[in-house]
Amino acid sequence: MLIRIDLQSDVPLYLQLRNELVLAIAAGQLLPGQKLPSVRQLAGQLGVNAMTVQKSYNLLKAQGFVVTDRKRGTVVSSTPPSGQACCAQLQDDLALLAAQAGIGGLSQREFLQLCAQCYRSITQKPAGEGGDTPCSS
Amino acid sequence: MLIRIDLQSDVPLYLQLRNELVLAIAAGQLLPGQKLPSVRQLAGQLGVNAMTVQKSYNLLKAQGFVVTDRKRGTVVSSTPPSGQACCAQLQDDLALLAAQAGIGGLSQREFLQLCAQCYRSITQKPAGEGGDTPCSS
Amino acid sequence: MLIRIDLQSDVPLYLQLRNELVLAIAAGQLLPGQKLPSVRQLAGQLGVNAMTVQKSYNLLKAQGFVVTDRKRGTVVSSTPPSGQACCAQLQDDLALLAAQAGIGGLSQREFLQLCAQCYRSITQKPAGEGGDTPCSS
Amino acid sequence: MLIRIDLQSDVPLYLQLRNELVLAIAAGQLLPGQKLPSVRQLAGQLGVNAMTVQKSYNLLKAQGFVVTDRKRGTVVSSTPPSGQACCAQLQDDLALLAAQAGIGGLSQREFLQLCAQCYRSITQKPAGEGGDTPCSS
DNA sequence: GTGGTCTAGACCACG
DNA sequence: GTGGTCTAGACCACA
Repeated sequence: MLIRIDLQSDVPLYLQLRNELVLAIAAGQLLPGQKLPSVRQLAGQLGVNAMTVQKSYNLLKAQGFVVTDRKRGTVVSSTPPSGQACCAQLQDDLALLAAQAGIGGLSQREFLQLCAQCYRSITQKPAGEGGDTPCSS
Repeated sequence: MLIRIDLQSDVPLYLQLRNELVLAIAAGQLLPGQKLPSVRQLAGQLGVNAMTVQKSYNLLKAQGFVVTDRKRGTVVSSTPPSGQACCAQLQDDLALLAAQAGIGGLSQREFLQLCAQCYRSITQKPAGEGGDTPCSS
Repeated sequence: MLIRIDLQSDVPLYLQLRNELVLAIAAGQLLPGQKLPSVRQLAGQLGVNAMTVQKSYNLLKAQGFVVTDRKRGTVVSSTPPSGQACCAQLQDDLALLAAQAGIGGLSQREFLQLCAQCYRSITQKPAGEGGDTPCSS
Repeated sequence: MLIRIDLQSDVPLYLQLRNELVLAIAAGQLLPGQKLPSVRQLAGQLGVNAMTVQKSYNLLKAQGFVVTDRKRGTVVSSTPPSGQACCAQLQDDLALLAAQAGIGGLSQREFLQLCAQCYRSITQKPAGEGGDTPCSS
């Protein structure tokens, strides 16, 4: 599992890490029930502080993406947060992106193509990067 | 123009304001060339610090949504940032949302329905809220 | 005797086990003088480490709920810790729960109903779960 | 507002602090909408690390007892977590206490007296400690 | 001045 | 070896 974080980004490290892990779960690189790397292990691998990684794990736990099993450590939840439940939040975020796309001149059709492409690229990315040519509208 | 900010949100006020303004522009409530309220006026109306509003305006300017006209103050840009240009950022954000939707059990079809709904609700929201029943998959 | 532990709880396993055993004693499922299962047996049955069970037994012994009999192993104490003695601790714990109930809008009457219900459900639970409808205030 | 923490206790500092604050809210020493001391201020006053205090605040926030207002800092929530909602958890905790009381020889009547006393002492403690003689059954 | 983030290192509880 | 707790001190974002 390859995780990249950008020390220069204005997005907090723990959030970057959280996002990367969400992507990994969605991509099937981390299957339900599968164990995540230990806090220390991942911290060492990424060169960040253990507490930063722990904060990411805590956030993922609070959001229902992972659970901490007392015997096995942190594992991917088998009962992920329902998309229906998060719908309101999802909609607000999507609305903002749609607005920016609309201002940028993207028609609804183009925007939906982009959305479809993103959905596909997420759920079907086993490992390798690249391949698709985004924004080839 | 109705702008709502939530003092208890985890999103910074200046970002909330920036987002609301982007939505207003996309909705056509603020047309290209149209003048935004003055910093002080908006600050007073919203009950926030003028520096906060200023920061939002600066961000919008840096992102190309508005321009500063010597005579008229801050006006909506007539040459908005191209959706193509922002594509990379847009894609990353969309990917994360798509991932969460996927984990939440939403199929691509359901996700796209949600996206379409958001796009429509943005560009066709002149004023009134409500009407649609989101997440009625 | 049915003991359930939750590997995903934030309560340590040994404490969960201790609590379950206390409940079993209160319910009369384990009578004074009666022998508890051996550490290894219970560990095997629950699928936890023997040291974890041992820790629970040690805790129960330290708290006076059980005693170690040279011949028979661990047995339920015939001289249980007096409610009077534990009163201070009991009160502190109750106070915290009462506080949360009060903040949550429960009147004293409702809170006492809940307490009564809990007391009854404990001492009268021979085996089967369910039946009562809690919080039907 | 007087807050005492015990460095020798096996209860984590952040939890002790959280509990003390819950008691203070229930006692009306902290009214809805009222501002809590700043993280640094309280940390300095208690002689603990700021992150420890912050952890308490975050926990209280996650549990709905307080909210962080972007203009005013951390304030007591005006929409506290419903006692009904937390009922299941409350019941489990109460059941364990009831069990210990039962084992200790307290009758239901005595237990309820204790509960009533705790409820009263919480909601009616303006400042001074002492006065009641607990366990005077 | 507020809370939020991050670090480096330590100790402990748990299993 | 795991996650959880705590510290002392630093820097930044926010208002």
